[in-house]
Order: sequence, then structure tokens, then C-alpha cells
Amino acid sequence: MIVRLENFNLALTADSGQSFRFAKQDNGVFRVIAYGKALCISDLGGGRYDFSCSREEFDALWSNYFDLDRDYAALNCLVGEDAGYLRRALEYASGVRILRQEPFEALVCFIISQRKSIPAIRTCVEALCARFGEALQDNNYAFPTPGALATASEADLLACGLGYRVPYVRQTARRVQEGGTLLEDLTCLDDEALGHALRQFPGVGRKVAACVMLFAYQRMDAFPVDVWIQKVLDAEYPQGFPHSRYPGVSGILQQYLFCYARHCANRGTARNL
DNA sequence: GCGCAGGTAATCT
DNA sequence: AGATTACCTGCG
Repeated sequence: MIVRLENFNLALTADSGQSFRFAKQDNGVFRVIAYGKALCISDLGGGRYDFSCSREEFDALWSNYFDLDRDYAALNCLVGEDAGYLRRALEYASGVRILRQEPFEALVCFIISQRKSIPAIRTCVEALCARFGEALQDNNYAFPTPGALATASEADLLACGLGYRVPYVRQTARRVQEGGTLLEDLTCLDDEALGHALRQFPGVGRKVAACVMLFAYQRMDAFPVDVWIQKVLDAEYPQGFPHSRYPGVSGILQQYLFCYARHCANRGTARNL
């Protein structure tokens, strides 16, 4: 189905490091897998996109996944011309959507992400899915269930390139499986309590917890500080980022800062998905 | 071939 | 509290 979307930058969202399950195919079409479904999206230009799904699935799943009901255009008014670096980041990255991922997938993927480059994370996550995930059509695989990872052998997880993170992932998967609807139940917690609960999982510190809050639980005030954001804070916000000026959206702005900082650093060097 | 990568946790001062 | 360090392994 073809839809017209404002404020939607597919390429930048796919490469934003939120989900590690985007792939740009040879024909330029983006394939993403989430919630046990594979989807292909073509950018037709002029704000028109072709989604390889029914209207029903779009409304029930993908609209939500891409956070299409949120008014990202409002950020234009909130971040003024005088905002300097942040304004430039907004102008570059507006259209990047905060994805609504499954909590378990986000939790595991960001545990894995520590001390890894994005290409390395992708390779690792794909290996996990191929080995432990449900087979979908076209040689695609869903993200593994907590049970599948909880019962995975140490050797099999090592073979996926998890390295020293193997016990982190296994124990996290076990806790989630034993906890039943544990991750769903966390939805009712406020930001501080949710962050604290997430940090109880092994291998989850402040940064990973903030990523899971932002990319799975839609906590738009979560502000993950990784090495890129730290560089931006050091250079542009020595007094600290003015969170109080952007209530309810500072996580989105964090994502824009992240994309813009990487873009500036990577200018000139070839880089693709 | 070799340093480094979207951090965390343990171990210090 | 804040600084320092080991940690697996693939990618550039």
C-alpha cells in the first residue's frame, strides 16, 4: 500500500542505530523485521512510501512502530533559530522517528551493543535470529523469544559473536521468561522506576537502560549518553543539556544530536548499511 | 596485522 | 563519589 508521510526520513531512521534489523537491499528497498513480521518499504520520493503490507497491518502495527501519530513537526517551533547546534541537528535529522520496538528485543540488542560497532551488532543480532528465531518467509527470521535464548547453550551463543556478553544475555532471557509478563508489567512504572528496574538486568547500565526506555517504552525524556552524545555535550553543552527546556521530547532531540554528530564525523568517508 | 567499538561491573583512591 | 581497568570479537 502507498502512503504519504510527512516528517518521515526512512533512510536516516533505518541507519539510526535504534533497530539493528533494517537492511537496505540492492534495489534500494528497505527491509525491516519487527514483531515477527517482515516488511519492505520503498521511498517513492515526494513523501510517498510503498509499504509491503495491508492497510490493516499498517494501522495495527507499522504506524505504531514508526510512531506516526506523534507530531514531530511541533519540534520546529520548540527548537528556535537561536538553538545553534541543536537547530542544525534538527534541520538535518528531522524525519528520524523514534521506533516502538519490542522490549525484549531492545533489551537484548542493547546489552549486545556495548563495545561493538553498529555493523558488528547487526552481524551478531542476525546470527542470533537465524539460529534461535522463528523462520519467516524469504529467509527472514524473527527475533528469538525469551525462552529460546534462555535455553540456548553457552557455545551456541558464543558462536553468534556475543563474547563476554553471553552470561548477560542468558541470565536476562531467563529472568524475563521466569517473570512471565515482567517486561510488559514495567509499562506502568514511571521513568525513574522503569530505569531502575531495567538496570537490575545483568549488563544493563544507565546507557542501555535509557536506550530501552526510549526505543521500546516510548519514554521521550530518556536521554542515552553514549560516546557520540558525550562528545556533543563536551563541545556544545559544557553546562549540561537544557532538558527542562524540552520536556517530553528531549529523547527525540538526543536522537537528532546523535544522527547529526555521526553525520558530521562521517562526512567524506563512504559508509552504507 | 592491530586498535577500537553507541558500556558495564568490579576494583581501586 | 569519581577514576581506572578488564572484558570477547568483528570490523575497518
